[in-house]
Amino acid sequence: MLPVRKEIVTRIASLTGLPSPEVEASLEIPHDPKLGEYAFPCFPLARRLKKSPQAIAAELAEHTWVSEHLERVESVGPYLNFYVHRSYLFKTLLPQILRAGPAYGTLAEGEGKTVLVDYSAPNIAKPFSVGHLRSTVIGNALCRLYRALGYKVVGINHLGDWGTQFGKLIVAYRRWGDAARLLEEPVQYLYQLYVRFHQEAENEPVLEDEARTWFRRLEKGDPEARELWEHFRALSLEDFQRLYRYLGISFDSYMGESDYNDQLAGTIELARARGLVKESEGALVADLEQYGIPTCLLQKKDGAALYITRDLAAAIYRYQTYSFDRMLYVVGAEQTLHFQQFFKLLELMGFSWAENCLHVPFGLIHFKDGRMSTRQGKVIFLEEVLKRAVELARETVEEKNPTLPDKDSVARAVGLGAVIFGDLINDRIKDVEFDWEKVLDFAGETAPYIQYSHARICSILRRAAAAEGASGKASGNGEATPQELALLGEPEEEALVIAMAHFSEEIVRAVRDNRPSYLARYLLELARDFNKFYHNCPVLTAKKELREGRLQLVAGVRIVLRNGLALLGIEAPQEM
RNA sequence: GCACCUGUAGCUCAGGGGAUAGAGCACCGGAUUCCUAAUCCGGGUGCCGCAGGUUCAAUUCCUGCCAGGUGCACCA
Repeated sequence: MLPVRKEIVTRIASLTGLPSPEVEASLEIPHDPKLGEYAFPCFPLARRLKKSPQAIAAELAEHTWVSEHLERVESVGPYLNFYVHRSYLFKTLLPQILRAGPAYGTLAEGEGKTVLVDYSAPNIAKPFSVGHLRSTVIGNALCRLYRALGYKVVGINHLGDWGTQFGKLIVAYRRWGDAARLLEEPVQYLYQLYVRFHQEAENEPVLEDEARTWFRRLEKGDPEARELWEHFRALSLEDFQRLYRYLGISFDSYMGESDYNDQLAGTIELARARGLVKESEGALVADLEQYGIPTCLLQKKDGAALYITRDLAAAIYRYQTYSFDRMLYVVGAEQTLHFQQFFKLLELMGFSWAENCLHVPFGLIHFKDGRMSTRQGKVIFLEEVLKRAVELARETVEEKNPTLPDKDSVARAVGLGAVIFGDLINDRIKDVEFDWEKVLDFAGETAPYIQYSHARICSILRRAAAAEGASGKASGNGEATPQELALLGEPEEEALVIAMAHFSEEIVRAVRDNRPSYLARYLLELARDFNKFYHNCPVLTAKKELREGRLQLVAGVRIVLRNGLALLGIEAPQEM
């Protein structure tokens, strides 16, 4: 409903003399539909005009507001409430939604701008746990949301394919490794070796030294170390890509930590040239105390670079390559300090674009009795979660809809949807307690609830099309006439068209705060509105003219639900 | 010790400085000769952690305190 919103903002600004952005910021959507579709609180004007907000609202309401969009404007106490023409919503906007189809909700406000999204970034040789799911799912949703606003988006998977853990893996593999088992399930097996290393290292501390030695050999290009590393990396990457394909996620770049090895020395020189580097206990550090940030380590005393140096090198490379307007790092909140140090260093190194780099943090996933730990083997593997969710969905489909064709792909969409949505529904900053019952719940505030609403609409439209033949409107031939649309007006119908009208505003809001949860909540509400409509307003058995109108209405809802779920990386099956 | 995040219904959580603080789960009851009951309807709850402050207005912003989580030099 952006044209309406703009019209209201412009009018209020010119009538009151308030700057548009200020009006825009205070314009709200009332909680009660009786109070209109938009509301403007007049309190801020009271002091300036030396009148009561009630009087100001009353005066503003006297102006001529009626337009193509606005039916009436009323003052209720200190508020100015805006009522959008029902005929505009039903007869103009609804057909627009149907014509736009998959494009409905998209905008062009990001046209010409490039956004980089760094997300997922699993560690080679460490299996995907439910902890990695958050970055992956949030990052993927953000990519899609930015694209919907017209931004050019580059999704980057900054693979954790370098670091001392490879020394450990090499040691473990040389001691206890089995080539055949490695080929069978690479990531799982490497992970077992990794856990075993930490167990054995408790009694045999020499292992740690050995691991450091092997990592140093790897860094120097030792052929044996190099060969093992490449082997581990290639096998793991294949494993990950299988998982991404399953989730329907793809990246524009897989450049990982190891790809910046030859730029690390230069990066440190760049920092040194700015006087940011000093030696301390044999290591290289950057002192940021004067900015209220703890000193950070750039290079270990053994000469090995640390990940902040890799991040610096990668950021510089990325700016040279993409000249991005914004770069997001979808990384856990426990790394907040790292990003403070990292961004401050970029700024001090003279890169003005550092201010366009943003850490998008999210909370930890933990168990009732404490946090997950890769080293201790206290994790839940994502594959297991997905498998169980899809299995349960499969059983549910079998029970509820035994004649459904292609049950497997429906079960996959529903099971994965439940897991993905469960991760996006809440504010990302909050910690999450992992709970099987909740993950495997398909009722209430879940993706299956939304998918079910969508499937019901599909079912209505399918039956309508079958009843009227292939030339009918429900088959996509022609639109309902204005006369037919004019019959819409039940409260349930109004709620739907109003909710649909707000779709792109929600996308804008989600992008503004990098919070996909806004969109997830919105879709839940739309689905709830639809289910109410479904129970109170029969479509197929309604009189012909009303039926045509309602068919168009639910076709619109279908578009918004489907487009919205797609933005979250969730499929909407036709039946379930 | 210092820094950051979180504290709202029994539980999990929404809540854009503004109108009467809302959902889901759980619990109880009801709805299917009718478009998929993965649905809908009804039933009831709140010192919005505590104390100050800013403001015409604070669950929302600021400060302090309390509780939980996370981080703070050779992991990422």
